[in-house]
Amino acid sequence: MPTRSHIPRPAARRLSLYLRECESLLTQGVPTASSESLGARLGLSAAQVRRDLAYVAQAGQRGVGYDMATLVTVLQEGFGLERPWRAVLVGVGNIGRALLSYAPFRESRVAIVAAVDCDPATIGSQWGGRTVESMQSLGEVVRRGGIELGVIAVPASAAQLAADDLVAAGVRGILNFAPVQVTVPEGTACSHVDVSVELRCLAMEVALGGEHRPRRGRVGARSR
Amino acid sequence: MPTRSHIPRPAARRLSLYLRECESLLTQGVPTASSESLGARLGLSAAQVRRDLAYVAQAGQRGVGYDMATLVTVLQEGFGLERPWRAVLVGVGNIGRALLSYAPFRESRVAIVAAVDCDPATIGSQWGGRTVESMQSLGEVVRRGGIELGVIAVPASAAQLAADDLVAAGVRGILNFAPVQVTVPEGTACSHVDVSVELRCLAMEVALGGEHRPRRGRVGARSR
DNA sequence: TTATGTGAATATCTTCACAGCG
DNA sequence: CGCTGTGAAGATATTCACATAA
Repeated sequence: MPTRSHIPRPAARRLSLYLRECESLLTQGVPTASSESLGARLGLSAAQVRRDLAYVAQAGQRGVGYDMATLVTVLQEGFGLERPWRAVLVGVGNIGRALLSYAPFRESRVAIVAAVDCDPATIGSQWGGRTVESMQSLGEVVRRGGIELGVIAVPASAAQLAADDLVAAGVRGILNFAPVQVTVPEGTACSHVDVSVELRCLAMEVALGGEHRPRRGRVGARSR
Repeated sequence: MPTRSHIPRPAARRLSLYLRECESLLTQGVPTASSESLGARLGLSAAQVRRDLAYVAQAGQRGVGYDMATLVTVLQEGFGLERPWRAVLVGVGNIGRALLSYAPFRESRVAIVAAVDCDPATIGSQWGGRTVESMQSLGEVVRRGGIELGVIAVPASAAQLAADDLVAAGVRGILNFAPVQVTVPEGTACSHVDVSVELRCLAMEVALGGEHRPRRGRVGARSR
C-alpha cells in the first residue's frame, strides 16, 4: 500500500474528515461516492478531494467514484487506526468532565480511558465510567493502561507541569486544551485546541466582513 | 491605522496568540519584547513573528523590540476587539455547560451571554449566571441581546438545524463544535472545532513517528 | 461517457538575508 | 550595535485541465 510518506499537513487533517464522512455514508448504505459529491458534503473542491485521496491510495474507480468500504479501510490504516489508541485526561474540571462524558471518547478507536486530577475532592469521583485517580499515580496509570496519548484540561498556569508529567510518564502525544503554549521535547507530538482563539478569530472574520477572500475549507489545530 | 486588507489566514490565527501573549506579558509588567523572545514563547521563528506583526502595524522599535501596550491595542483593533462581542450558545449538553462555565467566556471581550436548548428539562436552568431559554426564543434572545455570534454545541444530527436557526436569527458568525460540516449562506462566517479530529490527527502523527518534517507551530480551525 | 489521477500552472505561506532606523 | 521591516527566494498547497481507465 503506497501510503506516501509526505502527506501535506492540511491534507492530513482533511483526510480525517473524509474518514468520518465515508464512515457515515457507509452506515447509511451508500456504497460509492464521487470526489464531486464528497467535496460538496465537506465544502471542498472536487480537485482537492481527488488530490488528497490520491495521497493515501488509488482507491477510486474511474467512471464510478470511490468505494466507501475500501476508502474507510485505507484511511483508517493511513491514520494508524487499525489498532485502538488510549488516552489519559489530566484535569477533571468543566472541560475535562465534558470530554469524559463525550460519547465518541468512550468507545471509539481513540478513547479516553483514564483521568487524573490533583484536587482531593475530585479524586475518586466517576465520570462516564472512569474513576478519577490522583495526579501522583499518573505514571502508573499510563503504564498499567498501555496509554500513549495525554489530554490536558487544566488551567493555563498548570498546563506546562501537566505536560512535563505526561512526558515523564511516557506519553507520546499530547492534546492541550489550556490557553497557553506548552513545550515538549523533540519526539513528542503536541497539538493545541484553543477555544478562545477560535471565537476571537471568528469575531475578526465577521468584523472584517466578507473582504477576506472566500477560500474553501480548513480544519485545525497547531502542533510541532 | 494601516491594518492591511489581506492578512494571510494562518497569520491571522497567530495574531490571536500574539495578543494573548502580549496581554500576559503586560500584566507581568514586561514593557517590551523582541520578535525573538515572542517567537520563543510561542514556538515560532523570529522572522515569522516580525512578518506577522508587520501585517497589522509598525508597532516595533528598531533596536528595542515591540512595546507591549501598543501592540495589545493595535492587535485588539485589528481583531475588531475594541468593542465587545456577544455570542449565544445553542445546546446546553456536556460541552455547552463546559463552555458556559469557562471563565474567559463570561467576562472577556467576546463572551457567551445567553444559551438556548430544546430540552424542557434544561430550559430554565442556570449555568455560570445565564439562564437557559427555549430554542423557540432564539430569535428574540439574539435581538434583545444584540448578539452577533452563535456557538453550536448540539449533537451532530441537529447541528445543521441549529445553524439555520442561528442564521435566521441574524447571527453573523458561527462556531461549530458538532462533528459535522454545516452549511451557511454566503456572508455568514463559520468555523469548526472538532475534538475528535484533533485526537485522531494526534494519533496519526504519533503513528507516523517523527518522520513528519518538524515545521514550526500552527493553530487552527476550519472556516469559509 | 463518466470520473479518477496527475503534470503543470498558480496561489499562498515561510524563511532568508540584509538594508536601514534608533 | 541590536532589532525591525521587507524584498526576494524558497517551500507548500491548491487549482486547472486533460490524458487515461473502466
